[in-house]
Amino acid sequence: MRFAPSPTGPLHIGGVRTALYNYLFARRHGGDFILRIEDTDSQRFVPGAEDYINESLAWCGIRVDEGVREGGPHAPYRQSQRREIYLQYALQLVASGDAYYAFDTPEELDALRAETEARGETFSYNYAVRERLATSLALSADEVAARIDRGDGWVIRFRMPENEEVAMQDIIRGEVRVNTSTLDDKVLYKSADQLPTYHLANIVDDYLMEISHVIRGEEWLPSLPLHYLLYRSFGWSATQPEFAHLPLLLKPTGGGKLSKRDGDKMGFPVFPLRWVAPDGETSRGYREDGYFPEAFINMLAMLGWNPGTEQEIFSMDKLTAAFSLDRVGKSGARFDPEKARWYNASYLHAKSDEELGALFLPVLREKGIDACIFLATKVAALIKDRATFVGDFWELSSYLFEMPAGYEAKTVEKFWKGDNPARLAALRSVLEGIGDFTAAHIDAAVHTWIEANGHPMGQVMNTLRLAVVGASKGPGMADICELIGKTGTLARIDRALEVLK
RNA sequence: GGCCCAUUCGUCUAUCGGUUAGGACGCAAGAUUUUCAUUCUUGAAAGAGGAGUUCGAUUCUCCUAUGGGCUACCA
Repeated sequence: MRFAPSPTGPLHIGGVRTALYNYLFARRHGGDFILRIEDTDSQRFVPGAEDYINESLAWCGIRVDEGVREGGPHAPYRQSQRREIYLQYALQLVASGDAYYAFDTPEELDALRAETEARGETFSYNYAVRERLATSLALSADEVAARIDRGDGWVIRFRMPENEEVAMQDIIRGEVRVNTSTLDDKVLYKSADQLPTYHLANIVDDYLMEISHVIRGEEWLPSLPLHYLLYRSFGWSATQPEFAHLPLLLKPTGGGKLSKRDGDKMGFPVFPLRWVAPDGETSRGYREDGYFPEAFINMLAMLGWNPGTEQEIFSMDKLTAAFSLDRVGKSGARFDPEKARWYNASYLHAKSDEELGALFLPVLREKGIDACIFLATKVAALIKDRATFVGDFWELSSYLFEMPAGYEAKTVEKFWKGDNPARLAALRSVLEGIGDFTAAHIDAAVHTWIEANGHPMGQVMNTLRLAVVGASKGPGMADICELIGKTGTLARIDRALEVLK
């Protein structure tokens, strides 16, 4: 299997899903997963994009068997470093008559296109025009040679057959048929940068790298007949890979496929990692937004694939064991940021307190809290059910470390009335009298006092909560008091008594 | 415009001719709880439309509609 991105920018989540499916399929069937960099477009190359791709896959837990960094028997894995390979294959097709030289300049083609469209027709570089234009099909062999020697720009185009039905097999869609007359003579190789186009490089490399299955986005389906024909022209049909074209990922609302702008507009990342473009423009990433890679991968895997059971949570190993192409859907999947959040929350809730404490500790330190791992773990245990991200922890627990800055008006209105302030003052003495200030003891003492005096539990506890937390939220009061400690708890009660009156 | 692909609750999806059309997210209600969450229970919510084929179509075929992709010397 291979994942073959083009380093023209950051990988977006659709690309990550394609990589993931390739990876899962390879692992499922004991194959190798190759990362090939398709940098045949010298114009659109973006510095940093290749590193970004590597880093993204690594963060996702997608391990590359062969690639630029890993090396391997099919090296090199960057197409720009394989450039000398492609020309001979292009020439082979010219020799066999399946391709030809074309000398049209881009300007001439633009003019031709404009002219045709002015007549209300659509221009197609195909059987209808190739023998009337400056091509090796129309020119004499001498003139072709002379033009090349002279240094004229040229490209090699595939000679698309006329009126032939190409029957193709797609693993996801079944048979697809296309008549070649609706297709055009695609450029395979360009002299300007001495590089092949996608189509040639892709077929040649998939052949040389012994790719058995190609899983790619649906946007490639229209090129499939060309690719079939290329395999046939090279005589490689018997060993050509099987194809599976994945449905596209769509915007959460409105029409069209997911794009970079959607994330910016709608407040969710479309990239796995933060991306800083060469011009300084930055786009947020799932990693920086606080998503766990396992949750991110799980969410992506379920976008277009399902196990056929009602299971929703899958580790990478479980995905590997369960994945199959025949359970990949045919229609585009709308991306749902809410579901992504739910996945993260599920993974977060399933993590151990120790692991979450370790993740929380640096956050506390950054806030200037002199906490240890035991405290961080204790706090994490208390609040994790309320969080979607580790990044929520501070907001959910800051009152454990700092005096409440103020008191929530609604809660004050609801509980700071009647006998409640007086009861709080009495409760203060009860708390002060507790020797071993642990949650169990606090609970016992408070409950005994409440029962002995016939106080309304809800009123007492919520008033205490108001005083200590400042709002109507958080874990059990005994746990909170223990964490804050006797001195701190009493200080907060005094403060509330004084401020609220 | 041409070619290709797709179409089940708002969203992701199950169903491989006969089902009370199932699950998940989100939403609503209830239970639990000292609050907020979590958790649990329940509820609302779907086969684009029209022709066929068939004893019977969400499922098969065709047409229409809608959505999407491609249509570069980009991938």
